[in-house]
Amino acid sequence: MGSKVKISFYPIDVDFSEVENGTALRVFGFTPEGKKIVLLAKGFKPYFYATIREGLPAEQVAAKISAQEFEYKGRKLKMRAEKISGMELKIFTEFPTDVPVAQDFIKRLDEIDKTYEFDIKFFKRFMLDSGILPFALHEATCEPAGKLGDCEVFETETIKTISTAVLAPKILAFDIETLSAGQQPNTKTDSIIMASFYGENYKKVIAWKRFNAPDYVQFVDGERELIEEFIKTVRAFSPHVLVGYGSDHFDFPFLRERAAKYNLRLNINYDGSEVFINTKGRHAAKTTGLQHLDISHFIRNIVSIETSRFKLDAVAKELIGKGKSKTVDPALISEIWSSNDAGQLQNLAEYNLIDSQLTFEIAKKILPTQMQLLKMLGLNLYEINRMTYGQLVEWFLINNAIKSKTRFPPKPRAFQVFERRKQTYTGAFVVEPTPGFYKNLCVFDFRSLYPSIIASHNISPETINCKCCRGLKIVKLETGEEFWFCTNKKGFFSELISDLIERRKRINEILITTNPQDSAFAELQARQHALKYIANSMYGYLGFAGSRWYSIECAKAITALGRQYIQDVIKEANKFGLRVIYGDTDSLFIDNVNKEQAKQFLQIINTVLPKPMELELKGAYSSGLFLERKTGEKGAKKRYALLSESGSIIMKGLEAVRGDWSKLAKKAQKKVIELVLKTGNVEKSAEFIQNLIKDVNNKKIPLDDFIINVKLTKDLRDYANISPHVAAATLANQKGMPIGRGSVVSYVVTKGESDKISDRVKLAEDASVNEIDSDYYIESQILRAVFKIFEVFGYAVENFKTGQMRLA
DNA sequence: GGCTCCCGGGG
DNA sequence: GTGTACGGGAGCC
Repeated sequence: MGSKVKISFYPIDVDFSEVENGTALRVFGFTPEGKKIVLLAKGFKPYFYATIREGLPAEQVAAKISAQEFEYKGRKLKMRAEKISGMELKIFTEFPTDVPVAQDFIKRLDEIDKTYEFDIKFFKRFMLDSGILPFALHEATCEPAGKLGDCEVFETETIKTISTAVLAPKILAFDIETLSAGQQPNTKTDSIIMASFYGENYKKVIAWKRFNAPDYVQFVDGERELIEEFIKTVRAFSPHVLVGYGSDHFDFPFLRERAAKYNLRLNINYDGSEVFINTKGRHAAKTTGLQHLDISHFIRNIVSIETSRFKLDAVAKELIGKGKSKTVDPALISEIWSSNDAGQLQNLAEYNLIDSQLTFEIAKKILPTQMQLLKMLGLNLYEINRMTYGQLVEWFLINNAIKSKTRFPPKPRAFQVFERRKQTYTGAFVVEPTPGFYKNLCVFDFRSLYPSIIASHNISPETINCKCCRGLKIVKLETGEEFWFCTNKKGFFSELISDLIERRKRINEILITTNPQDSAFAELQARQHALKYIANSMYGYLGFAGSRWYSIECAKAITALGRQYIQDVIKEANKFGLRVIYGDTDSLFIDNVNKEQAKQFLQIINTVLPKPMELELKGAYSSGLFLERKTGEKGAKKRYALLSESGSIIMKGLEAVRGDWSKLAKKAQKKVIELVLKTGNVEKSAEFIQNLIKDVNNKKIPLDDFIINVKLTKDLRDYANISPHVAAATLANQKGMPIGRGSVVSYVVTKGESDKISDRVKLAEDASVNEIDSDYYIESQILRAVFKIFEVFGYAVENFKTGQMRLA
């Protein structure tokens, strides 16, 4: 028996994992002195809840369950049931994996009514129950139990939270550069040539080719040494948070594959183990003892930004006001590397470093918000960073259910989700835009429309159509359905959302009088963002098929009230002499208006609106292009492009052209939108397209612009259909090129007899401009990328093909 | 019209 | 793993 010691520490990472003699909950962290430690938490048992049928004796049912034993996978599975209340049992199992099995057994018993809380991962259950808050000060009485990787190991029974103030984590951002022989880097054939790091007062680039370079560049002998140095750098810097941009699906998978080539272990984890890369579904790289955050997830899922693309350059420009290095074209990295040109190599090193720096600065900007979410939701930053809006609310609700000692409902089963998806309901009120070009636009929107509706009408799954308030304050739908909400009792959703709104309002009031340079400012800002994100997600969660708290009735009532409010505002706008050209849910686009008029209108409208509701000016734009909305019975998509006063273009729903299109199509779409917005003159765009078509017909376009790159996601023989890229890959194989799963095929479409494109593909390297099927590129690439825009102005694209530009 | 397959981010 | 991403568009069948 070792001696007990008391330890103060800051947790960083909690997981449930294999240890020497079985499995354990592990709490990784560091002491105030900066020592890395891991606590093995004992004495926390897996459990779930069950309610028994009315009138049955709880003790006897509990005793019966505790006496049960059944065979499962060659092992006797045991349970222990405890009476919690007259109706409720808490059922413990030996192992976490026993819970779903035991639950399945228990719910079938005659004595049991319902089961609860059986579908939450063990370490999450532990975190929420124990209240462990990463980056806050904790204390534990424990026994030393050796070493694990970089950490001292301790065994403990209980962990106590001393303070809920969270430390600012120590951040290290990283980025790698690779060669790319083909169109895209391939882990099998291309090596990693550089890696960069950026932290507080820290910058470093590792490269394995020597050139005259600034001090921050460290040279190594080769790729293997680069990877070794990469691992050493991370472990020596000892970040709490390791951030990358797109690192879940690019940097880490690439590092791992290349490390494997040299039989190296990618052991940057603080327990000495390798980075775990989940390859099922979307990739995710999980590190142990430190948090690896691919911040592109949080930007994409949670942070609302105006660029519809999530490339680092665009995101950085918007969030921190600067973009990537312009001195290097990523497509030319391989050339630069082989050129031995010191100037170019220096540029490359700087380019690599700047990517890390941008990632670091974006992380600095969003981490405070993530830390606030962490305080509200528990869990690890790893989970917080990758959450969608739905998960944000879900964990917020689960936390609050636990706090208020009510049981949270299970996730719906697949068939329930399927059934729910079949049900549709009337969504928001939409003023369909007349497609066209508009000038001097102002965008107005309701501040938190749905949250304030939920709060002010007490909307919640348990308050809707309650028995006690039938007939009071009815919301009536066009279908005749009627909804009302309890006036006697506050609902679970509405009470929580009222609190979120109230807290956010108070913070915003303080923010107004706080100096932005003040250290408190950033934290308050982060807090109000966290509150906003959660409040804004609550409505969607009620109508989301995968929701634990699904209530289509609530969702119906909320949208009905929303329609009422926006229609009222539109009426007021018309009275004021303003024309709404487009409106959706909570926002209105008005053209031919200056900011002065806009402000006057706001003042009038906000005195008329009922209390929590408020209309705001969201933005002003010099021009806008509205397209026909894509129609479909579900979720008509908005499509428009705006030109901001600063000259940047904002696009919504226009990104039809993606990576698997030719450059030709991408260029065409970009140019047309730009020309229309900046000149307002569609003739110019039409001329541009006609010239482009002429150039295609006259073979004046380089072959490069015709190439289509598509990745093979499986082995060739596994394809059911011979799609163009599969046909192209087959051609490559016939030539003896090793193209298989994971490689990118580059092909062009050539002229030929067959109707099928797949019969007419040719490998890009074997094709010439003369063979190009101009018709395919004109119709299926250029015109398909731009016809929506021309339709708006009454041009029929058929006319373009014959070279005559005419109105339809 | 249904099914299959790819995209995103990264170099 | 106290389990399974997602929605949209193009081309094949």
